[in-house]
Amino acid sequence: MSSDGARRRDVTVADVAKAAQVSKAQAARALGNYGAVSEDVRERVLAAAEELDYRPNELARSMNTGKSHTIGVVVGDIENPHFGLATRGITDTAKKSGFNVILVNTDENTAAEVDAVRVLLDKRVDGLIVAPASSVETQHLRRVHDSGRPLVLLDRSAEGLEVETVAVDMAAISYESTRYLLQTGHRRIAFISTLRTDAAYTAGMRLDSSQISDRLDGMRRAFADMGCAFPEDLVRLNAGGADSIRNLTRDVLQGNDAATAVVASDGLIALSVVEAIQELGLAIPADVSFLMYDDFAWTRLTTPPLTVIAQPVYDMGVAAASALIRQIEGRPPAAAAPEFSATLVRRGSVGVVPASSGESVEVPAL
Amino acid sequence: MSSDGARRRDVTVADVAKAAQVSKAQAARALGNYGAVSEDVRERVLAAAEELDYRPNELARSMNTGKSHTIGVVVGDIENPHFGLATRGITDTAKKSGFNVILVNTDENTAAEVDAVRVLLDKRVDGLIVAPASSVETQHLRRVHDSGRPLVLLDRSAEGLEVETVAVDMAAISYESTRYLLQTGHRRIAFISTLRTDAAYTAGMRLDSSQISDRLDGMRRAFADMGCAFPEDLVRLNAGGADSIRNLTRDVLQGNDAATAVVASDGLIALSVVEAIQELGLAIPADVSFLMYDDFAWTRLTTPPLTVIAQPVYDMGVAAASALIRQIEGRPPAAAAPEFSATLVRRGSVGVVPASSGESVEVPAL
DNA sequence: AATCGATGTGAGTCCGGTCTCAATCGTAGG
DNA sequence: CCTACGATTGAGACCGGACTCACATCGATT
Repeated sequence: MSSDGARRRDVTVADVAKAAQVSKAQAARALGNYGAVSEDVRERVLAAAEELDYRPNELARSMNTGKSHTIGVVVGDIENPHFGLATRGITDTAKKSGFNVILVNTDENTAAEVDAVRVLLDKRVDGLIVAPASSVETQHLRRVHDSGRPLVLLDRSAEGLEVETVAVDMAAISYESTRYLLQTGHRRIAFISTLRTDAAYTAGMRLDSSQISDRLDGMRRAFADMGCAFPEDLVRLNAGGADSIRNLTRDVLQGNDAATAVVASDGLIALSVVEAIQELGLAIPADVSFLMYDDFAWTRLTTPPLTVIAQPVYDMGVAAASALIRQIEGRPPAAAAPEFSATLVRRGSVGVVPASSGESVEVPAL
Repeated sequence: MSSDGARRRDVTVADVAKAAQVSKAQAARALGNYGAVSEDVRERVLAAAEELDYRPNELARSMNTGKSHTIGVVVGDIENPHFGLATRGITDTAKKSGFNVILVNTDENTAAEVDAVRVLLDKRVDGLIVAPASSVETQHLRRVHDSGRPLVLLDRSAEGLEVETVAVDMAAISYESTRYLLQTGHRRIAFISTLRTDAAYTAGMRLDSSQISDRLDGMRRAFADMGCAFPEDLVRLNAGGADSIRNLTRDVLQGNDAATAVVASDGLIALSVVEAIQELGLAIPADVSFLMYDDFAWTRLTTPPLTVIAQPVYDMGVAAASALIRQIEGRPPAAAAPEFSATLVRRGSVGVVPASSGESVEVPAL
């Protein structure tokens, strides 16, 4: 064994002080780089610290500075590349400012989120970035805000919470992409999401997620502007795992009045939807058109490459972390809060409606 | 404003004690649930705590228990779904045992890793899970081990470090899959990895990554068993970003003695490799065969679906966290350490060698 | 030479918990 | 009625740093 196998107590400032023959206060000053310390003392202390392999106890330090230099990040699912990328943006930015990140997964479960927030607060993180599972149940977030610790929301907003929120304008991009589908001739457009709800989707129902809510609003508006009725029956929420998504997909694509286009709410859902379409023996875009949220690299590899709604996910992670750290350090908000917008990337998965399905529609001029 | 806007000091045991008219010690006991406390006192204290909305300061608690109930996770890149999934396994498991996870990204940079480990140690994490960027530079890891804090390695081992390591037998699966390619007639097999090296690959050179090293060993052995010379010139390391990978791919696929099969070292690389192949106008598997490490859902969506080497990534994350927590809690190792093995999932991206390229080889019976 | 401000320095307090220890209380055993 | 032992309880030390405060030191000022 290289060093003494026994669990030796950690080296503290007191130990260093003794070795350097100075008071604990002086050693602390030299080590912590504050206050007045003579060159002589500083050298002796630093040498002793080096010799003893002293390492400061950040816990103790945090305790009386009140700053832990740690931020908490609460997301629904890191396994989802969307959050993976956002997290990357957050950690990169945090590191640059000397902050660490405690990551908690909630499985999009509000109870878990409440718990996560509490634990993180107990650990005295300096601030929180949360992608709230629910835009409605937000008492726990309000409590964070009340406790005086900065909070930044990611992707989703929270009702009645005046908190900096980093998200794209979902209604706008949803409107734009729906309009695109409508102009390509689609009227039967399905929307599949894992958002959990108590009842089946109906007009004006209050959804737990501002993000999904905004998307549906955008779709509705596009249909309305086009003078078409919005196909509520094709909005499928509560999609669970892969099997559930496949079933839902089969469901909307079969029968008399089947969907001619499917919109997947995120990359994970998209995988199962496309798989289901392939299993059904349908071709994209000849038989069904397909559109998905999030632009992952693999969407370019399929045949045809998929038309997607690209979101600046990494940059949003960066922005969220920057905003949080700014608040933590008490700096004023930047002159202009950055606005993020998604873009529709037209690749090959959206095509004209197959002649066989439904009445022929007149495609209006753009 | 719901509560007083001013930054009120956090409520402490002392405050609760005062409110409950008991000593600080008694309040602490009731709250911390230790020692002897009469029913009467307990109730008064709990009521007061509830009333004041008391929340324990985990920092303070950690400081004198010496346990932070936090584990550090150091990976190369969370953006890579491989680590995303592993991290999910780790966090799920940690949460189950009441541990939190501090996540640090190193960009596969050893200096960053050294720093990350130091910071985490300073924060007094109870243990570390590291996917070491280098299997050679491991002094910092040795220091962790020496400090008495548990350490578990993920994916890659570290030279001369007797530490629990959760990884699959790369040499074995590499041997198996290379043999498969050889039996399909391939002799010119390229291997593309982002592993950074000082010089171009040559036989017996010492690589920084045990994982890549093992894979190449497996390939070599397969070639040797088959009585064929290993095509060292097709081992391409130091692939950087997407562009670099595309260039490398083009490179090995063009010229007189082009590769007939390409093996991508991970999912991220695979994306660029496949893209490059498509750009070259080559068809998989008619013109080029393709094999990749990691089985992501999207590999089933391409045409043809890709043949992959599937690793139980999530389970490995779970195993790493379990092992670490077991060590932290001082429990003895499980009777049998779980062995993880990868499996070759034959889908459609590996085919026979196109007639045009190279000498015809006799395919030996399996 | 007396005064003043700018360092240096050490003793000791504080952060918010945990934990030791001695004192107190109740009551069962003798 | 007295003693003893377990349950309670409060005072205070302690974890490892940061920071306040009072007390030197010392060259510079007038």
